[in-house]
Amino acid sequence: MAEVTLKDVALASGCSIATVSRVLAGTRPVGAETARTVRAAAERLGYRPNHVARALRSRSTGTVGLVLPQITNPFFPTLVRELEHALHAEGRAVLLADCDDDPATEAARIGALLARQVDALLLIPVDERHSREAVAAAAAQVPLVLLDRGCGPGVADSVAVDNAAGMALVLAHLAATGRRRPCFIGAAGTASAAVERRTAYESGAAALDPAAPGRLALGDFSVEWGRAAVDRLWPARPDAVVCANDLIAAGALQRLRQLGADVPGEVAVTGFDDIPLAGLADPALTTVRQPVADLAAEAARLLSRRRTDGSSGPCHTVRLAPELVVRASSGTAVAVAADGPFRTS
Amino acid sequence: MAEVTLKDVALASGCSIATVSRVLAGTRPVGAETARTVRAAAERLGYRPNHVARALRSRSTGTVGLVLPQITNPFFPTLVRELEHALHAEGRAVLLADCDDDPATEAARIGALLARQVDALLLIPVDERHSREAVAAAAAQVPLVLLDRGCGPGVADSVAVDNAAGMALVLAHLAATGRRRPCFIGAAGTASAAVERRTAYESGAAALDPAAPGRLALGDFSVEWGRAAVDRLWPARPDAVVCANDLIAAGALQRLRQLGADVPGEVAVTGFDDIPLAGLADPALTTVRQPVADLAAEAARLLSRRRTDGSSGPCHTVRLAPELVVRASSGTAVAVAADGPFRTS
DNA sequence: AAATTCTCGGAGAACGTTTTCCGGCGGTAG
DNA sequence: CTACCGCCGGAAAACGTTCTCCGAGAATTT
Repeated sequence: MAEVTLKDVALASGCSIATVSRVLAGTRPVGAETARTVRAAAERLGYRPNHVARALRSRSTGTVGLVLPQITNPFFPTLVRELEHALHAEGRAVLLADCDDDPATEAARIGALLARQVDALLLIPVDERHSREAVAAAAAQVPLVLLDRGCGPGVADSVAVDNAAGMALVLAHLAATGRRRPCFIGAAGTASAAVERRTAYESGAAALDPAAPGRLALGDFSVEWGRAAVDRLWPARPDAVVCANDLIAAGALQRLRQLGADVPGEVAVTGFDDIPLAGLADPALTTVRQPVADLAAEAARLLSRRRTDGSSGPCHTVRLAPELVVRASSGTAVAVAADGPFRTS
Repeated sequence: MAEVTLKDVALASGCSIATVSRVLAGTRPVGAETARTVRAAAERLGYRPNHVARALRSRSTGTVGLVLPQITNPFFPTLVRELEHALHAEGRAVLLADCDDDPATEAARIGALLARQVDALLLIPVDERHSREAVAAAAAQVPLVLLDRGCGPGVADSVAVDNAAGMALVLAHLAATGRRRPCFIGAAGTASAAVERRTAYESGAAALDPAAPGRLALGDFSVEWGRAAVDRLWPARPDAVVCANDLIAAGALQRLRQLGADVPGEVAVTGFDDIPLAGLADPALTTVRQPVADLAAEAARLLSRRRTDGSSGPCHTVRLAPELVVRASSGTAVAVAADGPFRTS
């Protein structure tokens, strides 16, 4: 049926297998007349090259492994989509691996992908520390680009958003709209996004209020934690709740509303990532948009560079600038009687 | 480095390539002593089988293509996750293809996957009609299972939730909680989920109110449409807004709140799918949960059955029972003065 | 005109498996 | 003792490419 091979085309066109391969792959110049004959025969028989055989011989599968902690994390789908498009545009296929947020399965998945001879790996590490070993081992075998989160210095190429810049945008916006008592709900742990966003808050918030860097609560990147953290921080009556990601912000928003707080009049809430949920929250969430398409394009670029330059060079780390998306949750503040004379324009 | 082949193991263990292959693959019984020697040598050298060569010879790549309309559709990530796990558990890898909701790219992606000799395809069709041709062609070449949405009768095996049953659960719940004037916001078009949910509403709602089947608005499966549809239906003062999916419901909820409607007191809102957003909406959304893990398991089962039974048998269609998740958005109704004497227990 | 290069095509060796076929060896039956 | 069968192991043929040689003829140089 669909079993047309080079041999068949060769037979039908009256020349050798080698010639057919050369014509179809364009590997080496071939007489114009012969080329036409071959192409005609191939077309007529409906020849489809066998990628497996090609991969075996040329030691390249044209396949990239994409490993991520949890596809259900709402930030990832758009990233996956962009990556898939970028890679498909280069004629590469994407082998997907979901790690269940567990470093052990992550290591297993990486191993499985390497066994399938992927040409390269795109990887969002589960954990800065616990992923390190497996990632380093993999990076020694194929080009590997880390996405969104780092994994220790010098392990592999990496591309991520500039978290510090994003947090700075948020704080500048809050300052410009008259907020003076920010607090921060972040994530504990050593994950690079957690650390960078946290420290950026600490160093940036001091400009608004010397006490601000101290007003923070650290948990994880979940809605539940956002809710819980509000209970801890709200008694101090901040006029802005800066959250380390949108999920936390969604939880915070929910809890604040339950507590009867007026958002954004009494207190502003901001997120990070601009997941689809952000625009749907009520009030819609002011947040920092990651340049997802650029991240994907840059990752693809790093991969092909690694392929040509050889895998030995120094590690490149790319940081892309985020964009502030102002929505209702940080809108006009009302004058607050109790804690200070602040109001907005 | 990682270039240990069967030949090396054969050399190191002093027997032939064939024997090594047999021991490691367990294809044929082999002397106990020899087997031990071979296994030891393989272990010592760190032999990793080459999947590409294996695929070439055995005409099976151990790879399944997963084609979906848009990974960013919030219902898909959890499904993808379950499918990935189910397939990985069988030792198969998942080749992901995102179609951008476009039948043309869908056809292209299917072609690319077939060219890469996937063993089978898991496919969520973009469109009932426009996907038909490409799907049928693909189904002729490899085992293919349709997921979530159908694609015309007799085209391929398919597994989906029982949409009619889900809608019936919703209507029964609304009836039980005293709602008597439901309306429906659905999606136009021929997609099976759209049609089934719509007709299930039409036939089920008549029991509550003879006029109910007529109160419906059809658009697409988006938040925007949910918002817009409320503007059309709200003037009729329904006491329940039944939505064809959670995105529509989220939009409806948002708009109803803007209009000052009391949910759930004055009007209940229900969704379908139970995407993560549903639990986060305010009020939390009553919806129909799809048995995602079961869908994935069933799809995997159908695939392996196709593989063994040969690809010629009749098409199996599996429908799984959904589950009603009652949350705040359909909670206790208040007595409504205007339109009737209805109240709840 | 002879020598050299250039161009185009073919034969065949890889790539790393799986699998078919075959041969030797021990045991059992005739 | 011979014949046959079952078991285990090896040699080698696939699988469908790509790519390296090689050679024959044409084109170019000396």
